[in-house]
Amino acid sequence: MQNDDELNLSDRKKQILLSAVEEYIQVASPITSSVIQQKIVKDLSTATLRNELNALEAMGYLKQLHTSSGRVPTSKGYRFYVNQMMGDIPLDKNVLEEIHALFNKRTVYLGDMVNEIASVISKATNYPTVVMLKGFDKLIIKNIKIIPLLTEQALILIETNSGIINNTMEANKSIPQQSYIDASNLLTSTFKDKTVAEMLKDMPSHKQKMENEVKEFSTIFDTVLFSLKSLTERLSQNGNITAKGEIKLLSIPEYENNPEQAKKVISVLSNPDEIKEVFKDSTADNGGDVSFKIGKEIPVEDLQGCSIAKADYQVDGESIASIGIIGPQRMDYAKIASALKFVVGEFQNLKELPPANKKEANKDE
Amino acid sequence: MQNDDELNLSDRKKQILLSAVEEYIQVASPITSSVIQQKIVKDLSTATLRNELNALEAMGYLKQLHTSSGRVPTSKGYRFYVNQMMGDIPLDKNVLEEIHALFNKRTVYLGDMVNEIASVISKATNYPTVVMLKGFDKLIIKNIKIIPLLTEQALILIETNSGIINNTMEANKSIPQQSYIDASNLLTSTFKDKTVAEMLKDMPSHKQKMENEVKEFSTIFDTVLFSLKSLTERLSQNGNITAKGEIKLLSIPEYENNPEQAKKVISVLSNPDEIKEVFKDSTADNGGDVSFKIGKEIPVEDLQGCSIAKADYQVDGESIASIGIIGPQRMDYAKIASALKFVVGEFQNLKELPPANKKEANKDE
DNA sequence: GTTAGCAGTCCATGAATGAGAGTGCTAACA
DNA sequence: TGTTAGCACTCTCATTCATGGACTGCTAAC
Repeated sequence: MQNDDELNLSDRKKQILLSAVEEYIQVASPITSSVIQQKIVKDLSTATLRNELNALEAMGYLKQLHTSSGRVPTSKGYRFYVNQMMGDIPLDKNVLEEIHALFNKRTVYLGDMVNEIASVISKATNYPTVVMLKGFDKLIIKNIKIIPLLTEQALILIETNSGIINNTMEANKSIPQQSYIDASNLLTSTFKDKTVAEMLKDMPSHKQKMENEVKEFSTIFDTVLFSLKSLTERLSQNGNITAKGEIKLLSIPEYENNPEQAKKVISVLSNPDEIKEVFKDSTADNGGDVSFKIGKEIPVEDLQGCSIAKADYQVDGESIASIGIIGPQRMDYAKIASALKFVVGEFQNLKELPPANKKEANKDE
Repeated sequence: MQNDDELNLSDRKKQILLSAVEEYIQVASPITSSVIQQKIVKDLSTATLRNELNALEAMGYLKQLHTSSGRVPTSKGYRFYVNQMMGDIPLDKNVLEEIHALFNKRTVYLGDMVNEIASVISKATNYPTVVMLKGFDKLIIKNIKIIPLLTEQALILIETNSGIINNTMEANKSIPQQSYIDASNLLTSTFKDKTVAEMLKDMPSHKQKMENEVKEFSTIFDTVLFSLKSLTERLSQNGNITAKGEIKLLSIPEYENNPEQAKKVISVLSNPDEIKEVFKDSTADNGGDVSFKIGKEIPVEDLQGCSIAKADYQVDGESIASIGIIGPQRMDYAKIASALKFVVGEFQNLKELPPANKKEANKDE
């Protein structure tokens, strides 16, 4: 149906509509016929433009806030703009470098990275940003270490193809260090190149065999399993979800004098379950990696004045992490799309790069 | 001078003043003579109370927003209230348990803990909360481990008397694992029971001796030192400062219809340098562990309508971490004081408890 | 020292007004 | 048929003004 409409649009109407949306995104105040004449279609009179605008309104791409106001895009208008918009806006070079540096610190804990990515993107786009580690248990195990601590606890450290996962577990002081080393090696050799999820699933069936190989493995086994289960539950169920930059909403014209509305949005952002609801299953438009939900397309009442953008980092068709941005419908779609694409690209590099980073080391000499 | 005034206050004036402040903290609207009569001093007429209020205003404890409004406390009025206020309000039991549980996970990384503490306190008090890890390098080293990873990096893990510090470092693959183990042991035996700061200071002078004991120590030494230096710089200079719950300001009457003001406060909170400025050197009032700066006592213009509370976690007279709460002058001082005291108490336990925690383990059976 | 009573002050609310900005429509023009 | 000038109309926004209500300050009496 969208195609039908688009076919009906004359080139002139398309031009007017697209530039009107673009202009509105920049200036945030309703677009009038005279603005269009001054900035865009200089060789037509305002009266003619009014006729065109009237037609576009009748088709549902634009609307007036009141009889004598200029026009603002409808959800349909934004959607048309997003579908047509091809050119990405290159990001600021400093921002690109900051993101790149972030991904270059490959040993970083996944939890930290989620925080940092959200911060950086929020800073780059000036919108609240959400990062969700969802299918992190689909990451591929490369190495497992159990490190006993001075307290009656130990650290489980799992190196994956995409960062480090860690958690603590109970550790009985009476078990000799060597048993932990043996257990680590056994776990590594058994589950290397499997996913965390597979490891959790398969561990019980390996129990008997493993117990024969490592002394005291039975005790270690139970605590490892318990610790990993609680970790994956914590991360997967409630999701490891971070929102950053909620406060930026307050500086956006739409919310500046409307703290009520801002509070509604922020309260959605402070509830992981709602975030999940908002960002679940969206399909990428435009053939790209970035999908948008615009206005009424969002399945949550309080957010229907907003738009959201989302990009997924996928491994073997499985989404490991999602990055979402939320803002007013009048958001800078082009800029956001290019920011998200860049970050997803960095994720991809992370996965594909050989595990060892050379250089960078001797820069302190 | 405060004492002079306090001596001049009749018991009745004291009672009126204290209850007026308390009432205002609860209801957030100016206190009138009739409110006082209805709720507090039932056996006096409003006219008499007006005389008393007038006197209190002349002494600078109360002020009117305009001629015919009720009265609100001045900074001096709040200060009097805080100095007199002895009774702490017990916190909600669930909150106590949540904080306690947080401290019980003793292996938690300090960085995470800062985040979590800020979140919990902000939730408990309903005010924005700041946690600053300042003199973390004064923590006492108990154990050092260097753990080589699959990438050309290694993890430095330092167990202290109060949590774990970790950072990554470059690691040369050509160095055998055993060298890292030896280096770890050497570092531990050399610096055990010293502070991180002392370790950094003394390392260079130990270099020669250490190089003799462990093969390839020279290379390891440099990267360890470099890594720790950059970690302490990151944590100490800019401070490891987290603010949480800034958004709660929007639900406080003082800011509800005044997003401008809220934005000013929030912008201070998003700047670590300003946070440090705001929370530096305050001395605890009231003989307790919690200090308040009230209104004009705050050395930052944009915050003079606010009050801040601060508590320090000290080790040997050295402040390791500070926890700060910011809110309107009309904040719930009693509740905040007891929240902060509780958290500092938990910090103290952390330090004093024997290193091994028993039990808690078998609750999954 | 306490109180009743009254005048005075200030805020908050809502109505009335006018200027300004844009549009829709009609009629004329190319 | 598409374009344009011109005018009437609509709606917002800011300002002004009047009214009611909530308190206080003060005075005079107890």
